[in-house]
Amino acid sequence: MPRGLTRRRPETRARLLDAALDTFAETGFQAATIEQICERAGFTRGAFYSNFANKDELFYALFERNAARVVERMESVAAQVDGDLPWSRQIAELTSSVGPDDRRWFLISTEFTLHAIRNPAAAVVLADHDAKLRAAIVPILRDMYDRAGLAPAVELDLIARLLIALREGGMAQSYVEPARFPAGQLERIFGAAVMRSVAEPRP
Amino acid sequence: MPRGLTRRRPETRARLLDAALDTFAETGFQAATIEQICERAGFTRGAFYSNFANKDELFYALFERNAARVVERMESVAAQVDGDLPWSRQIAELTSSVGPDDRRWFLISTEFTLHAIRNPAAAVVLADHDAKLRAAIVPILRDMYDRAGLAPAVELDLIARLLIALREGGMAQSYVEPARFPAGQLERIFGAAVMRSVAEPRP
DNA sequence: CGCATCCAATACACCGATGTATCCGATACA
DNA sequence: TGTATCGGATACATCGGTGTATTGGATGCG
Repeated sequence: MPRGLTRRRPETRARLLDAALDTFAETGFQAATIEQICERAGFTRGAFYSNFANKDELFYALFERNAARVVERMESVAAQVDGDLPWSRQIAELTSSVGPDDRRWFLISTEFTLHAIRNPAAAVVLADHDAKLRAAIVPILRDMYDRAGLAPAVELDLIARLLIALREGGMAQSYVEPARFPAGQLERIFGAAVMRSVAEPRP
Repeated sequence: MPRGLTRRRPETRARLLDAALDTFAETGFQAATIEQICERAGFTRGAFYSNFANKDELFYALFERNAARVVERMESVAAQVDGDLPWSRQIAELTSSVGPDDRRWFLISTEFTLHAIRNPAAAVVLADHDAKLRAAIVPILRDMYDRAGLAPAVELDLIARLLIALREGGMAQSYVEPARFPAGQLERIFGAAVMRSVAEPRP
């Protein structure tokens, strides 16, 4: 559908993606209608079909755009974190800076995960993104252990997986009970402890 | 809607719920059609509307039935776990026995979580279930610390939250990359370590 | 400034899912 | 065994979303 390329096309694509982010977060991917999204973006369905083949393609595009942003953010944070802070603070900074309070992104990426579990093609996309994210985290962890004069007892990639699981699992609980269980609690309390628990003196 | 009550009604309800479990897991809740579910259960839509008001109500009923099963299972496991095993083994038994490999339940409960985050009424249902599940886990943890002559440095409920987050977050990664990252990995490697990391000598 | 291409708006045809109203066989109970 | 209620099947009306074909205005380019 998109053939040549003129200036405003990328802009309307961006506006459609922004609208999709809000709409999917509110309604869920499957229940969201194309018309809802267009309305929010200030277009009609004509604009949509001129930019995407169908709702699925939009979903992929949205995921990939925002997933890339998350990785970029993580990479830029890597440079800024103060290595002299206690581990628990460093971890808190890492996790909190990824998405300050991005409920919407949590909802959408989780829904994309479900989609990926059912759909091998999407699984590849998601696994690829996850790998990039861990690749951005690993050097930070390495640095933390180094500065502390410790060595990790398991692969750093696995520790990155752990921190991600902790965060995602914790967010789910937090968003269900925002009052009783504020976001970031788990990482803050257990993140550093678990890192220490798999460390040994450096050779 | 169900008024009086005769023998086969609960049976057809059960068959519909079973069919819904499979169908929601395959297709997702929102995309699943009532007719799909009825077909799989061997009924027509007439049977459905005689038992449920709409798809949402079915979803709630399904979640509540299976969530209750999970809690029962956890409670029965609590009695059977061998307290002399090393912690990592005990935790492995706990988590593995909840659902041997229940992809379907993971998909559905995750989708219900998303629903709950958007919908306060569902959030109450989910929070209630989560609390029951943790209540089943806590005495097991207490026993583990006691036998080891240790005392937890944070509330046991919080440690239960941690283990649940670890499991759910880990399952998401595992189901996306079943070959590269087998299920149960995270709990097995980190579960005991983190429990020890928040333990102190008993007074 | 004029022409060609691009892009979003409009209009239309189609389909599939929902929910309700009705019917008839099955089941409980006296 | 007769009868009243229950439970699932059938038939129908309706609605909302999708995707395509076409139009007209905007934009880039010589």
